[in-house]
Amino acid sequence: MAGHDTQDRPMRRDAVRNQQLVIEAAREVVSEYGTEASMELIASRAGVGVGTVYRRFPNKDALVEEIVDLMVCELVDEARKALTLGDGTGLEVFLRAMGESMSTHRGYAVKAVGHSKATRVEELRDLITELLVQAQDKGRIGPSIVLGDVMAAAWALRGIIETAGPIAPEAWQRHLDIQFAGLRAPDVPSAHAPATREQLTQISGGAGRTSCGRGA
Amino acid sequence: MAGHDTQDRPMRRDAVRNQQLVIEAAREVVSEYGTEASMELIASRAGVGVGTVYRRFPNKDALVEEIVDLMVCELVDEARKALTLGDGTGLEVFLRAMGESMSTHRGYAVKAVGHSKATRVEELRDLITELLVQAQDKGRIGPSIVLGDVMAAAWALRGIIETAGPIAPEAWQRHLDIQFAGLRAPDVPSAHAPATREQLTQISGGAGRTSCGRGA
DNA sequence: CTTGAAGCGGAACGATCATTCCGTTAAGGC
DNA sequence: GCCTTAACGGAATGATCGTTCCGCTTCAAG
Repeated sequence: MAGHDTQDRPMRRDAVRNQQLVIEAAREVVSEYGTEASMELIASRAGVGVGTVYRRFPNKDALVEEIVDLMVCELVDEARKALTLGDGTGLEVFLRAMGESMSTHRGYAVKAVGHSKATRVEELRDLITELLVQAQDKGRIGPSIVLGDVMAAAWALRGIIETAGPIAPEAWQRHLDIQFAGLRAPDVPSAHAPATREQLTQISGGAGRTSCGRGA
Repeated sequence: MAGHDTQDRPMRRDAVRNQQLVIEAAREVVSEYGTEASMELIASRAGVGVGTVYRRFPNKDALVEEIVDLMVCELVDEARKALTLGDGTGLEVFLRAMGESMSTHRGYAVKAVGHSKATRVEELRDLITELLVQAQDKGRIGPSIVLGDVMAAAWALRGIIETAGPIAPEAWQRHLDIQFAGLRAPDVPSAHAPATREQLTQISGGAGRTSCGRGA
């Protein structure tokens, strides 16, 4: 993805730099205005022409998928890091990191959390499952909680962040405090079914491969 | 709004019927496809031409505001009804009703819950406040919970419903079960601030007037 | 330094809407 | 039944935006 195109010949140096500028501009602009921000705006933010954007990305969807993928990769990193805590607080730490990330990338958080076809969501799901198991082992999360509940909490955060956004920037944190009080309870009687694994897969894909580009 | 236009002369019977058809079509179509559904689609669903839509609504925004307003009115009714329960369960009953409504009107729930300029949101806020006070009086909700927390719970529901939608239709109910477990706790330690009244007003307007058209 | 090709900018194209306009239709008061 | 006029349908208009195209520019291999 970085430095080489489809062929063996390395990309020209200016092309590499421009591609980076485009990706950064897209993150900024789409975070702020959502995926409906125009390609023109993204290009001008990057200081290049639209043609340059289309040289690296076949269309807008591909560009958006690229930045969604970056975001999910960062979340995967956070999840891995949280897992090493080992004391059962990892799940909470991760969810807070996810909230921060969704706040920063508000305009397209929906793509990462929801209907994204991005590769790698499955990897993230597995990591979250591990975090959940760890938290339950340490008694920090009730035994009746399942992955679907944690995902629902994440979707909930998006709803709050999208709505309250920068106006009440702590609202999602507080919601999470209260939610965790419920999640900790040894048994929450519920007549309602959480999302199953199959449903989670349906909601946010789980097909592709490739690994997150390591590094900063 | 119904039967009369700006002038004294009553609307023609076919015009009244068509306006109703347009509103119903808009609710259906926008619920399903979101506010980006085209006017053509709404018009054809209603069985009329676009021109007819524009005779009653100056533009698309006005039409959307109309259906948002209908939704909020229904929520106001639900809140009033819940308040008469008097046993402190009203808040929970209301939030479930709100979830159902947002599920039905998924495509524009965001307008009702969030950045809507719809009149009447303030009335709804007042009713929710009453429901909260009542629930706290009866000991069903912890004393440290404020209106901002309830609103955040509503925004959270929207996030879940938009994401999981019809795929995991019970997910939001279960989230609410868990959330209520947290809300019931006598004290949830939180270092984070809930949304204040001012912030709530900023988030979802609160200026206009007029009353909900009574009746079915 | 030369030169071939990758890269670049941005005008042009085509599709998709929201909105307007106008010739035609049909309520409903008399 | 007649006639005025509100109401209707849908083609036309104009704006926006994704995408393509092409003549010019600039890198970098030799």
